[in-house]
Amino acid sequence: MADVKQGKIKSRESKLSTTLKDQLRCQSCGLTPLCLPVGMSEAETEKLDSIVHRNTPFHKGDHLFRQGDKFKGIYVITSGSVKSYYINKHGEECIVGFYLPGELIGLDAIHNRVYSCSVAVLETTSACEVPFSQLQNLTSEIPSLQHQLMCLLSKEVHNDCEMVAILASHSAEERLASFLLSLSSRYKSRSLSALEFNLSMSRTEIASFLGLAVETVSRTFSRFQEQGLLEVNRKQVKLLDIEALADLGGQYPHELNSGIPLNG
Amino acid sequence: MADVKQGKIKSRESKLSTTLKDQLRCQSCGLTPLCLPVGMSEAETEKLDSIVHRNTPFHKGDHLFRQGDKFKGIYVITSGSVKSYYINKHGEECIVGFYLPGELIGLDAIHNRVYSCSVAVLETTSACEVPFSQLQNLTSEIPSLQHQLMCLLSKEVHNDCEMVAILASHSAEERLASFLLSLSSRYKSRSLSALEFNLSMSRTEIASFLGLAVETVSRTFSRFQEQGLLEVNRKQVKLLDIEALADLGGQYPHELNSGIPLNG
DNA sequence: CACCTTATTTGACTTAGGTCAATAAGTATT
DNA sequence: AATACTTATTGACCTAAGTCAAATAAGGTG
Repeated sequence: MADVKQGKIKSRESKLSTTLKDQLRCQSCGLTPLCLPVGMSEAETEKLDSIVHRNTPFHKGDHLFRQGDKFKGIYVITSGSVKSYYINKHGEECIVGFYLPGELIGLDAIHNRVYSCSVAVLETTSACEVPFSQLQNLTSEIPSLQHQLMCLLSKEVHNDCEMVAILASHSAEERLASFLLSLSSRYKSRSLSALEFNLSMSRTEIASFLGLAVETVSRTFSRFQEQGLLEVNRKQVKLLDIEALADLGGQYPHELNSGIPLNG
Repeated sequence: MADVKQGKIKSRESKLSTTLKDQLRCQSCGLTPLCLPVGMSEAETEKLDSIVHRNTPFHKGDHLFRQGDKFKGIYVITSGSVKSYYINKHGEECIVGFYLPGELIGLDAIHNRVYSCSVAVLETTSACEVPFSQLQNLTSEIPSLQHQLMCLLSKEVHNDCEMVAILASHSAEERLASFLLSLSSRYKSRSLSALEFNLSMSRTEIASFLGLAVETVSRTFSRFQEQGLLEVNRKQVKLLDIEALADLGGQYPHELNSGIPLNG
């Protein structure tokens, strides 16, 4: 629904109506508690807001950037979702991550100033672009911005470790269960339903991410449904037995962190 | 040999001889180009040095910290190596990473102030402990410290993405080849031999990390040896055909970064 | 609406890698 | 040095998941 509304924005940033533009400022953004402005004053948030670029929404298949591109800045998804992937030497697409609203993209490119993956949008998606050099200038002025950026980097490291743990824990059921639970908890922390959501990625994309064959993903979905763990119809998923799914997948011990405010 | 020398240090920090103590300062540490002081002046490095704790060397099986412990600070290995792991609900040890000299540990704990994994040393190991609150104070004073910390966090994100890619690329050969190449390039950037090194971890630990069975790791080593790709005898490894190993394992496109100075 | 294309599901068969078991090679202990 | 203990290797067998192929379901298009 948000997409429909945003679909009307066909023109560039400068042509946006002032009311819409107001909705798109950091100060009034619903994602603020997950994003960079955590802990910042009104005035500081305004400063941050002033360096952010908000482009026309991207459409399915559009790219935020491509692997090898010079690093310009980080992106924050505000609506929609994207995949991060690279092409291996066999020409296959390997998906390294999916990003939802409030999540930062491009953090891995800070240290060598080159994006190491391509990022393509999975559905109509809006994103804020934060030019890194300007962001860095601001961090020296605004200590809580520096702190929050570090926290978000740390959280990303944490998530990636979690993913390593999931992928190393062999079975297809464990992987898919963990994947669904991860999505669920991420939706939840965005005040969306933790139990019922739409997958924006295809089975093939899930398979690539989890290191499985498409058919295995499909079969595992079916098996979960037979077992009454969930209902699935194409992209629509309804989790029926979170407990059982957690028993399958939740191996990594960091339920520790979920729910704890980032700025502790 | 380094271990033997350090083995003599039986007393606490305060009792170290002044010459030894000098060798252990950031200003004279050989790992500086990989570590936090990158880009810092002599005076700034001295400030950093003054907050660093250097404990008696740890011995095999000792822990730097355990999962669930309150986050105190980050550690930098100066010699030896460690594993980071957690215990899953079946009571099995799941290894999430290995760390070599110059690598930072505990970065994933910044955001929620709790270590999410345990870290145990694999051989006699020295590490610097950098208390985080003090480090944070210093970052506001020293811009290049802030920058380098961010770069190291970013690099960690990058490495973890790489690991996700490796684990998702199914085959045992690909995984082991990638693992060996990763070690090789890390040794290389520490001015150690990229072709001949000792594994400080057991086959079981490699298996856990790569999401394989021990037997598979062992068999894959044997197969690589039969194919003339390497020579292996227990912990000793000599890579004979890096090219061929890279063909097997090197799927992720970030040879981009290796060799590029961190502060670019 | 009929047609085409693409995504998903399901079945049949194959295989990489897991499991179990035995052996061998180191390590540590007395 | 003899013992027990641990770690690594190798073989035999089995199973989870991959591959190939076909059927079904959605979506998109003229």
